[in-house]
Amino acid sequence: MATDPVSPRRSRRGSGAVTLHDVAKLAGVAPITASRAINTPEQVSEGVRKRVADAIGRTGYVPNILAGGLASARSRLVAAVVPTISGPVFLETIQSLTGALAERGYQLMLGQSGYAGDREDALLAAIIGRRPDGIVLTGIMHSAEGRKRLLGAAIPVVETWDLTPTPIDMLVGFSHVEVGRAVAQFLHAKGRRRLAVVSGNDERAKRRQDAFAAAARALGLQDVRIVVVPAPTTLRSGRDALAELMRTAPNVDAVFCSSDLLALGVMTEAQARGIRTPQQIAVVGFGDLEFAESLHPALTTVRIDGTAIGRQAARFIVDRAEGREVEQRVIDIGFAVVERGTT
Amino acid sequence: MATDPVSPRRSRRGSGAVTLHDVAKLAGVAPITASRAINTPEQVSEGVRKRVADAIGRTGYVPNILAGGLASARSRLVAAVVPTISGPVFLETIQSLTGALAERGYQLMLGQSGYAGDREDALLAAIIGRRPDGIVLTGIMHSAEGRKRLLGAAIPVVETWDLTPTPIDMLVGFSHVEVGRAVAQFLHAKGRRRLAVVSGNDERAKRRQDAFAAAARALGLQDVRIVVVPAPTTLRSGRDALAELMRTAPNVDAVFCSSDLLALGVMTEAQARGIRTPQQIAVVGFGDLEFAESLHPALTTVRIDGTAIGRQAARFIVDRAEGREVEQRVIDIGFAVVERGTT
DNA sequence: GTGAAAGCGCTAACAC
DNA sequence: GTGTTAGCGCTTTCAC
Repeated sequence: MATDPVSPRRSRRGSGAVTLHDVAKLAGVAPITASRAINTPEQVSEGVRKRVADAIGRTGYVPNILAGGLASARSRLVAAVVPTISGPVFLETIQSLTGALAERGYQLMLGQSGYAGDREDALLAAIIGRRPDGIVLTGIMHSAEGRKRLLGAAIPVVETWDLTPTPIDMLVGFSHVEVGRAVAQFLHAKGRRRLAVVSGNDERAKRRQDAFAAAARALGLQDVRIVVVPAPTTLRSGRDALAELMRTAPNVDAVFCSSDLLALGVMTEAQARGIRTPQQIAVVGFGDLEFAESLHPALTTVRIDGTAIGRQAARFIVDRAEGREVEQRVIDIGFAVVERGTT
Repeated sequence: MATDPVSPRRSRRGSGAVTLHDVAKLAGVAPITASRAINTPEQVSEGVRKRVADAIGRTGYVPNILAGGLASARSRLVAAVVPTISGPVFLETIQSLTGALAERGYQLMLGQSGYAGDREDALLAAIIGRRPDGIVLTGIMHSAEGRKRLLGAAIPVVETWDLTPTPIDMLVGFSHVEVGRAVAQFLHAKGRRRLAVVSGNDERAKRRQDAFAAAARALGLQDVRIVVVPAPTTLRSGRDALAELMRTAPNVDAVFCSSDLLALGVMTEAQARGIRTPQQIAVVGFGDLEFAESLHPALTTVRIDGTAIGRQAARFIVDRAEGREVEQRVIDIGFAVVERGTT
């Protein structure tokens, strides 16, 4: 049973998987016709459609999207970049993004840049190399170098969770400055006069914190106490931060935290020390994670509609990938201060 | 400046991006030599290496990994499937998986199956269509149909967070039965006699719960009270569950929760009702999320090393993708009952 | 409505 | 060490 000595060498052997070619042969049509039966069924006759469907069923054919993407210059892949997946803040966005893309036949590729942003360039190269149909940047500060590469790659980009004056391309976000200001005014209106901030060490949180402090000053309040903790924020750092505040400024009567987890930490530490919330100290979080409204007392926080951000980002990218022009490239999704028991 | 009427039609025009071809021409070598200079630099001469690097720098060339993948039948893409990204349990695994893969030049593609598992088949088709070099299944119960497709696709598969007697391929997990048993014994040893379980409605949690109940019976304890809540579990459902327990079995003295979030809910409700933890009721969680040890009192829970699971899954897949044989295909990562303040 | 030819950008296989 | 050739599996372009 030696191999046929006459046949020319098969210089490459395929992966062995069923290809469109096999399906077409089985259905008795040309490959391109089988392709049309799958992708644009309205272009082929009833009979062909049936035979191709039948052949697919019998062979278990699964189209090779890589090959299709190479031929059509559309990968149906969208990249999302987050600082870290463990920070629960962006989860809602990622989840809705994944879902909205999957509905339309796109898949999500996940990249973590780290808060430090050192791996960012390597990550960007890995992403661009896959020629995704779009890139969603989430809570990340990109370098000038990164911006240039992104622009050069001509891939649709959606920046999220922020409102920058000079977006790379498209943007779905909200104003961190407005958030800081709104919370300061809210606490002032509630009669709080000695404000503090506990903030993760990241760029956006810092902007909220600065706007918060500035607004407090404008309202005639004494200087806002500021405690900065490392990003990503944790319950532990919230506890530590309140402990520090109690040492350095025991008379503060309200704390604005840069995440709900941090707020939970502050509440936990307060409880452990017998400090009553909201009577002695008011707490405001940021994010409105699922647990916020179920805490005891329920947490006053800033609600960001992460699901809407993800959904809109998906729409932006799919529209562009499918050749539809996006008229409104910047969307301010807004935010809401949700008043609950801790204030 | 009309186009040359003699030249044959360029039947397709490329994406316009810089290709390996352009780099090779600029460096004065053949494309394959440029390819080698990039991928296996030890195979080319110093001079070529330099000229190619230079040409890349000047053109801003980014290799098209899709094309490379098609040619080499290696996509350098790994798919991960989770029920939902919002359930914090698997985050640690996903994070370490993403990181470990990125280090080795692989990218992660994320798919959400939903706890219902209805979208699972469509998701599987979308994944297989991209010919990933591996698939990591995380906390998901796949259908017989799904198993068949996975087997048929001949893609390395790592199942995680469980120990099944009949793995599809490779596996990194632990025994949920052992966990349930260990926690029951632990609580019994602590002197607790009236046990309850609050469990998310998913297959693995159910196995822990059943083993817990069986072990309690074996220890001569009265029947374990069981409250089942919908998956994914939330703080809210934990609160509701304790409320229900207090109605139906006010004398329980220990609750084993199927997630730390659920445990936090139980603790919150207990606090709201003035029930003291651990004096009146002991609480045990599952997962050992970051916040567990910082709660007040600190939460006794079951620690699963999600980072190790992700790291090992990455190693499994990269080994297989690079042709190394994996000798030990099933790894029991174990677990630990971490005793803290709530018991 | 269907098909033939060409090629997307890269690498495996085989020379030299 | 370097190059030639032939494809990977699909879709675009053009023709019938």
